[in-house]
Amino acid sequence: MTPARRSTRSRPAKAPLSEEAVVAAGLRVLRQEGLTAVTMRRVAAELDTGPASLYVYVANRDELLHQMLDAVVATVRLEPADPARWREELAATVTRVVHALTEYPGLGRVSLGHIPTGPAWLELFDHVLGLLLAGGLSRQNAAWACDLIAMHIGAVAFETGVGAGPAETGGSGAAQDELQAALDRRHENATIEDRLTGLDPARYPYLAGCAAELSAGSADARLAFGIRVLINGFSAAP
Amino acid sequence: MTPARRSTRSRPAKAPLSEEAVVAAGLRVLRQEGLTAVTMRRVAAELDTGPASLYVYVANRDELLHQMLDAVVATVRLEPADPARWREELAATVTRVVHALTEYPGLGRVSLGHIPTGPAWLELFDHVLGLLLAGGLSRQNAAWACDLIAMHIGAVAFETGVGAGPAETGGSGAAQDELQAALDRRHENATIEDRLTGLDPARYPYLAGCAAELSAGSADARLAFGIRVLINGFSAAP
DNA sequence: CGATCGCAACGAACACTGTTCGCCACGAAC
DNA sequence: GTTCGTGGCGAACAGTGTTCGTTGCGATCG
Repeated sequence: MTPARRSTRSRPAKAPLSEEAVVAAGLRVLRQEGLTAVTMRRVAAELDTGPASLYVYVANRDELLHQMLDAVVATVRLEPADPARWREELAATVTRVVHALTEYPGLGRVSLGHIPTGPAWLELFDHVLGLLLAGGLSRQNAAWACDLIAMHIGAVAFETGVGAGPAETGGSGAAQDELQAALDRRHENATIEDRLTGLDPARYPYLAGCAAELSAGSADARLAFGIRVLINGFSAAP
Repeated sequence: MTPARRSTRSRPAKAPLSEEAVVAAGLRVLRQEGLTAVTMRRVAAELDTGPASLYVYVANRDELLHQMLDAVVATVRLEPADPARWREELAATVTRVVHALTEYPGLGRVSLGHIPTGPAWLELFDHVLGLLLAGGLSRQNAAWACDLIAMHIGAVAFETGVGAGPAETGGSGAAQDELQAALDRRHENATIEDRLTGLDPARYPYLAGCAAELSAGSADARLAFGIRVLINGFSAAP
């Protein structure tokens, strides 16, 4: 390579790194080359640097993907809720989110991994929850329905993402790291409840009001709810 | 390590390798150590051999995972359909599948990747389709509902799998391989239609009858259908 | 004005991964 | 008893995420 002399000239106006720059570079790579191409090395190369430099702004690849996910969801416009038209608005919102996600093939999978807790997602959930409550659902049903919608969005985005872009399957990490990751995940799950109960009621009024309901119910109860919704929905189809 | 002498004695009755043995070993590893631990090396070690030996029976890791998935689904018992009780039977079937999948944390993600086409899944879809048709749904609605159920099963299994077992996120493969994989995937998608149209009507009566409907409709139409089902289902909740 | 300090950036390395190539040795056939 | 085919596998390749220790730049202090 050329010597490091005149480095200022060889890299004319290299923008200083930042979390936003890293996330933006990640989204650029994702859109053009698919999720498997979003490696730390590839994103770093996009920023004309080495992989180690990214770790100053992003804890790991997982966090980078979640930041990217939240950035995309943040682009979805949430119109003020009109209680009378809650069905139409809910359908439109979900459609918009799915469309936004499918523009970045593979992001759906990231959202499926664990319930997202970024600010954009919280805002989205709050909006959806408001619409569901406006529709007359009980708080418990609205909370579970919100969960169901989140899952559905992720699943649809995942599936269409596979068709539209490169495929995904790989795994990473060692067995020991994995155990640590599982522990961290549990810890994170624990803080999800805390984060829900500690929400600012001014910013997320509905979410804060349904914090208890959102984390209520066993896995089986939630599963049964989902199945009931689907079957009832089938019967009500035109 | 000890020399290779007396290898017959040090490996008393080493069962000959076979596809079933590989799949079984994979499931053993998956149940005990999670999806990220299901590496070719780990599965090979479980069989007391090297990773290269697996490729005689399995094309690659992806195919191994799908064989494992189908093997698990094959354990789900499908009771003969009673048209009058189609709702209960449908709910029970879906519940059983989800429970079977959640015993192997991470398999849900495999099923989400692309619509599974193993024999056990086909049998399951056929059964579900029969129940939906018995419920009076049109062929088109039944087909899409079947798709929706498949997605829901995968998504639920994925989400609960994350909580129950080790976490998942990694990616693998190079950019060039990826493009090739995407092409292969498209080809595979193409053959899915062919496979559906070429189904044995005696073995999969309902599936064969709805082959056209199963692959009909744009992505947006399917998305709208899913949203409509969910919203109608919410309203019909108790 | 010159020296010093802090910290972002990074080159190199580690421990993994999936997958392939080519050799080796064992069992069967002649 | 010799030869042949084939299944099994050791070693290697090209990647991956992540970390460690150094480097070099910019701002602050004497």
